[in-house]
This record gives sequence, structure tokens and C-alpha cells, in this order.
Amino acid sequence: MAADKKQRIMQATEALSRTHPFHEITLDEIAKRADVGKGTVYLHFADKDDIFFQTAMAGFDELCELVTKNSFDKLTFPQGLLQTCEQISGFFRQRRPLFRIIQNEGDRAMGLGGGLRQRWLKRRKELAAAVAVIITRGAKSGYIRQDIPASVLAEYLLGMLRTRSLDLGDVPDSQRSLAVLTNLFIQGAACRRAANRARTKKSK
Amino acid sequence: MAADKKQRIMQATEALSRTHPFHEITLDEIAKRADVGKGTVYLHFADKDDIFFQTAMAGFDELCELVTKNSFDKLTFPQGLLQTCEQISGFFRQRRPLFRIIQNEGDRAMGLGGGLRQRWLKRRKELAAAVAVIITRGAKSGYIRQDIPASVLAEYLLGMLRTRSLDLGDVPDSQRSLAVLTNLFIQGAACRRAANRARTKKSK
Amino acid sequence: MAADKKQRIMQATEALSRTHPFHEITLDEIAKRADVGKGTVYLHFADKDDIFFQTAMAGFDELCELVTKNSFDKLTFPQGLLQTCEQISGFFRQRRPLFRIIQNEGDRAMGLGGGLRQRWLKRRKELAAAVAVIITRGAKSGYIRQDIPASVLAEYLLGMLRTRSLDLGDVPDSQRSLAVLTNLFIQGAACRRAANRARTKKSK
Amino acid sequence: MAADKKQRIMQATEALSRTHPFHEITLDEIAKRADVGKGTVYLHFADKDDIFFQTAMAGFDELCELVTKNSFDKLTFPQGLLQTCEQISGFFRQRRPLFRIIQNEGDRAMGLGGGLRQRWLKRRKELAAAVAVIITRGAKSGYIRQDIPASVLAEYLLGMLRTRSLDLGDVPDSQRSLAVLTNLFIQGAACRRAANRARTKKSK
DNA sequence: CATGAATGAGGATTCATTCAT
DNA sequence: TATGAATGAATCCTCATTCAT
Repeated sequence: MAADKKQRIMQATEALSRTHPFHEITLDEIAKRADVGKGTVYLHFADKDDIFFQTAMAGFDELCELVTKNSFDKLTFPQGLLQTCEQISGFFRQRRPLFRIIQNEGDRAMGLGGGLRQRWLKRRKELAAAVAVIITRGAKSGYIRQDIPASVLAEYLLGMLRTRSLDLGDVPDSQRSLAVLTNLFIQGAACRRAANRARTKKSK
Repeated sequence: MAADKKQRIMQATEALSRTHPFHEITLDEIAKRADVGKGTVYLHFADKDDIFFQTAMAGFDELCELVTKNSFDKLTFPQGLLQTCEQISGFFRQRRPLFRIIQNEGDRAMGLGGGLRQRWLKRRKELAAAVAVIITRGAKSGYIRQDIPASVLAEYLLGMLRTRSLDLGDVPDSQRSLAVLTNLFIQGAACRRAANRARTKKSK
Repeated sequence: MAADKKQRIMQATEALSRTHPFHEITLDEIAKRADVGKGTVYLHFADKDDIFFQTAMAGFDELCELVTKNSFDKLTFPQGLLQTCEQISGFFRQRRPLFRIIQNEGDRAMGLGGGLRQRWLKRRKELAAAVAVIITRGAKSGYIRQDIPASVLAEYLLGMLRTRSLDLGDVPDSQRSLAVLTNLFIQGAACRRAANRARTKKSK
Repeated sequence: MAADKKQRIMQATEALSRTHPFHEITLDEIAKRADVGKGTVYLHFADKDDIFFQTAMAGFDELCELVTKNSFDKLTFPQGLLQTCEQISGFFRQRRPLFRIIQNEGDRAMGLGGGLRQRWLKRRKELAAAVAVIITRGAKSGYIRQDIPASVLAEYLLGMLRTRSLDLGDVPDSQRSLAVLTNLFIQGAACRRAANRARTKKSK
């Protein structure tokens, strides 16, 4: 019952964050949309900020779990990576606005003594770590270079995913496909011949 | 005189955006920090939003110009790219918070009929275009693959730069150097041998 | 409870309108005088203007009802008219300032698409109509001329009442008594003999 | 030159008062419309209020003069009265809004120690006096009753003129003609026969 | 005399938060 | 637990007034 209402509040928050910038989302709206009394919100959340943090946090946990419990037994590394990218991309498609809010308000939380910011960064790193695990597997099977830590590669891959969903809205679908993205991530932007030559030379 | 005050207001806005989240920046603070009367702000800006938009816009123009007027005559393509990345990275180091604000509030401006959002996106694309020009040059000189449009590559490169400054704060400097970033962008994450093999095969 | 507070707000508004011109009446004052939180005002009224409109409107309704439900069974027409004038005069004595405000701000409401102005004029006409009913009765019983519509006569009577309370403040009471006013309204300013003569002539 | 600008300011004020309620008329608008610097306004007027007072005052003086310098040598009293009503009515047609403002703001001036209110009431009384002079002439020539002071009659007549222009906007022109008004003022609302009878009886 | 850029006190309105029921 | 009426601190914006030029 209590849990039910908390769920509804978080869902309402997420839904509203899709259509309104943070400072236009009022508690009245959240409560009304969740079909819950305004006072009830304060039974489950300490603060207006807390609503957003918890909502985003829960989402992140969900995603981490999703990415982590993947099994790639029957897939090559590139196939597995592509699949993971699809999961992440799909997950963020609707939730991006919410996370943007957290990122902004996070600045404030950082200033406060509260551990909110810490908890938030922890989740972020957990996602990156989950991706890094996959990349490490790729490294072990010889697909991925080992001179750059998997955790760093993971962050860059997530960054490319972010770019794709934020900044490539006006690019034809064929150009922004996740296949292109993963290919670019793995192969790089180098011209194949040049790369070939460069690498042949270096590997001597 | 007038221009002077407008400048001071924009500088104050930028400075405050570094330390405060958007909804905690008040006009009083901006005016006080700019050492200007509150009413004066409204002689130069239509709106509180307008202050942020204009401030960010001016910054972007500055950056575009910087990137565009580069001359790479004596540099190889990778060297030129690295230099550009350094410019962009340096520029954003201090200004990131301001741009984050724009990005968020932009959602609202989008809702409005006003062309603010349009003008903002235009700047973003101009920066991407300036980077794309450089990449195109790399393609012409055989460094860069041509199956992915330079504009798309430019966006991904910018995305990696963003990741680097936002999400790699806790990584040792050696790992987040721009040299690593450009290398990763150009060469990709592939294991050199594997890539070598893959490409040799493909190129047959 | 809610109704109670709304009442208190309207009473405070009326009281303040007696001693302050419109643009010096602040919401803070109204709220403080009504012993109510500032936010509470906005639970009952859309707008600052709305407070004044609703307050005046309610007063008008009260007056209309008062005038309408009179019974003149045991009175001659002049006596009945005098009694009505007394009611109206007494009613306006305290409320005039409020209505002046409406009249002024009404100009603005007229500009707006809102129906406020309409609703206001409707009340005004209702009062005039209530008076016109009484005058019509006088016409039927032969007291009042019928060549001028009762509604027009009613307006002029109200105008004289207004003059009396606004502009005759410095006249000795004996001269501004309502008896004088009604007598003037009914008999006119003509010298009796002259009138007599004139009418005798005309009626031939 | 100076006088010229002062004139322009007063004209602008009057023009704006026709279309805007008081608290929407800004000094900027007045100055712009008068094609005068904002500072210049303060060379001729002490205050924002002062602009309105002086503007209205000047208008009133003009009207008083107009009414006073009439010569009725070749007119009967009713004809002369009608002509005066026409002058006053015509004069107020455009200026009413300005005077409404004065009336309202006058309340405030009254509160202040300043003699503004006094000066204003003085003008009002001067107009009434000018009308009273005409009515007195009517009394002397036997047209007008003498039991009510001419000054009181004058006020009521002005009140009827006010009613006519303010509240009879929706009445057919034939009913709101000044001829009807003066007739009503002189003859009263009484049914002629009844009046006739009543007066015959009384005059015995 | 004339100007208008600059000012900041002042006011309407919003909204997170509380608490009596 | 659940509610939502009540609150008032906080903030954006306006506009009368000043004063250096």
C-alpha cells in the first residue's frame, strides 16, 4: 500500500520530467498525477530533491541489473556489445530528462553535506562498471586493446551513446544506428588502409 | 558604457553558474555581483532566461571562431585534431555549468514559440560543423574513413570530450589525456592485432 | 472555514478601499487585515483584480436584493420611492470607494477578453432595473410621466443619488435631504407657477 | 518652448488617459508620446500625480471659462440651459477618463498635507458655480423654483449629465438627448396631469 | 534647459512544506 | 496512514525618480 503509493509518485515524477523542465514541476502536479495527497509525498520522501534522486536512483539500479545479468554465451563480443548498447539506449530514451535533472541538481547536493551526491555518483559508476565488465571480457578474448583501462573505455562508450541520443536527432537513422556506433567505437575513425599501415608499422 | 555593463552582467552570470544550480541564481545576485542595478539588467535582457541564453550564446560564438580560424598548415592531421580538442576542452572547463543550464532550460524554450531554442541549436551545430570541417580535411588526406559522415564523427568526438570532462574526473590524468582520447577516436578500441587481422581480411 | 476566510478577505478589501486609493492597497495589507496568509487569498481569488470585482459584485447583489424585495403595499409612490432612495443611499455611504475602484479598473477589464466587465455591467443594469420596476409602478398609478422610459428615469435618479453623496458633502443637511432629492426628481426644477402655466398651456 | 513642451505633455497625458487606466500609464509612455525626454517632465511637474492634476485642472479652467462667458441675451432660459449642457457634455465626452483618475487619486491627495485636493475641489465648485449663475438667472426670470439653492440644483444637473454620458451608453439616442435631460430637470418626472393637479391644489 | 541611462524600492504571485483532522 | 487547506518566504519584474552629461 505504502509501497504502491511510493511507486506511483516516482512514476508521476518520471512522466512529468519528460515534458517539463525541473523548475516547472511542482509538488502539486506530482501529487495530483500520482493521485495522492500532497502530504503523502512527505511520508515517503524527505524533500522535493529526494523525490528526483530516489526516482532516478531506482531507474539506474534497474538498468544496472539489466546490463549485469546479460548472458552472452552464444554471442561474439561485438554482438554482445551491440546488444548491451541497445538495452542502454532503449532505457535512456524515455528517462533522459530525469537524469538531466539529477545531473543539474546534483551540483547542489554536492554542496550540501548530505551523501546524496555520493550515492548518485556511485550508481553512475556501477553502470560504467557493468559495461566495463563486458569490455574486459572483450579484452580477454582479444577483441579489445588493453592499454586503456576498460573503465575508461566504458565511459567513452556511454558518452557516445549519450551523444547519439542527445545530439544526433536530425541525422538519418542509417547514420545513427547503434551498429555504426559500436563499429566506430571498436574500429575507430581511422581510414582502414591508413590504420592498417599504421598498425603494421607499429606492430613491428 | 552600456556595452560594459552588459559584459559585466554576462560575466557575473557565468561566474555564478559555476557555483550555483540554476534555480538558485537570483537576479539580485547577478546584479549585485555585476555591480549593477537590478533594473539595469532589464535594459539589456528581456528575461531571466534571456540572460543565460545570451551569455551562453556569446560564449559559443567565441569558441566557434576559435576553432574555425585555426590553421593547421604545419601539423599532421592527428596533431591538428589534438590541438582542436585542447581548445575545446579548455574552453569548456569553466563554462560547462553554464551550458548545462542552457541545455535544461532549453527544454522549456522549446515549448515556447520563441526562436531561442532554434538559435541555440544553431550554435551547437555550428560548433559541430567547425569540427566536421577539420575531420573532412583528415578524410581528404586519407586519415579518416569516409563511410561515416564527418558531421556524425564530429558529434561523437564532441561527445567523447564531454565524457572526458564530466565523467572522468576520478581517473588518473594519464588515462584521461586528450592524446588518449584522440587516439581512441582515431584508432578505436579494437585490439591492434585483431583489428589488423580483421582489416587485412576485409581489404582482400 | 473556507467560506469564512473568503468573507474576511472581502471585508478587509472593503474596509481598506474606504481609506486607500486602489494602487496603494497591497495584497499584504489585505491578507494581514483579514488575518489570513497571503497564499490563502489566491485560493479564493484568481487575481488582485478579482478580489475587488468579487467583493463589489457581492455587495451589488446584496443591494439589488434589498431593493427588489421591498414591499410598498401601505405606501404612496413618493413614500415608496423615498424609502428606496434611503436604502440605496445608506448602502453606498460606506461602499462608494470600492465601487469607484471597480469603475476605474473596469476600464482595464473591458480591454481584456474576460467577461468580468460584462458581469459588472450586468449588475449595474440589474440595480437600475430594480429601480425601474418601482418607477413603472409609479407610472401605472399615474404619478410618473410615460414619455420617458422608466429605465432612463431610473438611471437619472441613481445619478442624482450619486451626486448627492459625492458632490454635496458641503451642503447643509436640510438641502441635501433625500426628500429634497425625490421631490426634485418628481417635480423638477421648474417654478411651480411657471410649470403650472406651461403645463396648462401644453395640455390644452 | 518650455510652455510648448508642457502643453505636449498634458496632451499626451489626456490622450493616454482615454485608453488606459491610471496604473497602466507610465511616465515612459507619456514622455514618448509627448516626444520629450523623461527628465523634461520633471522640469514642469513635481510628480506623476501632479501631471494628472495639472492636466485636469487646466481642462476644468477651460470649461469654466467656456460656460461663464456665454451670453444668453437672445435665448430663453431653457434654450440657454440646453446650450450650456451641450457645452459641458461635449467637453466631457473625451475627457471623462482623465477626470475619473483625478477623482480617484484625489482620495490620496486628500490624505497628504498638500493642497492639491483643495485646489481640485475648488475647480469643481467653480464649475458648479458657473452653472448656478445660469440657474439663478432662470430663477429670477421665474423659470426656476427658489426653494432649493441654485448651487444644489446645479450639482444635480451636473450629476444628470454625468449619468447620461456614463450610464446611458446603451440607450437609443432619442432617449438620451440633452433635450430630454433638460426637460426632465426642469419639469421633473411627474405625470403632467398629476403635477398639474398637485400644483393647482398647492398653489391655492 | 534637455536628456535618458541607471537605479532599487516595492508589489504580485508561486510553491515547498506543515499540521490539524 | 492519508489528506489538502493554509502559510509566508522567496523571487521576478516594473516604474517613478535622479543626475551626469
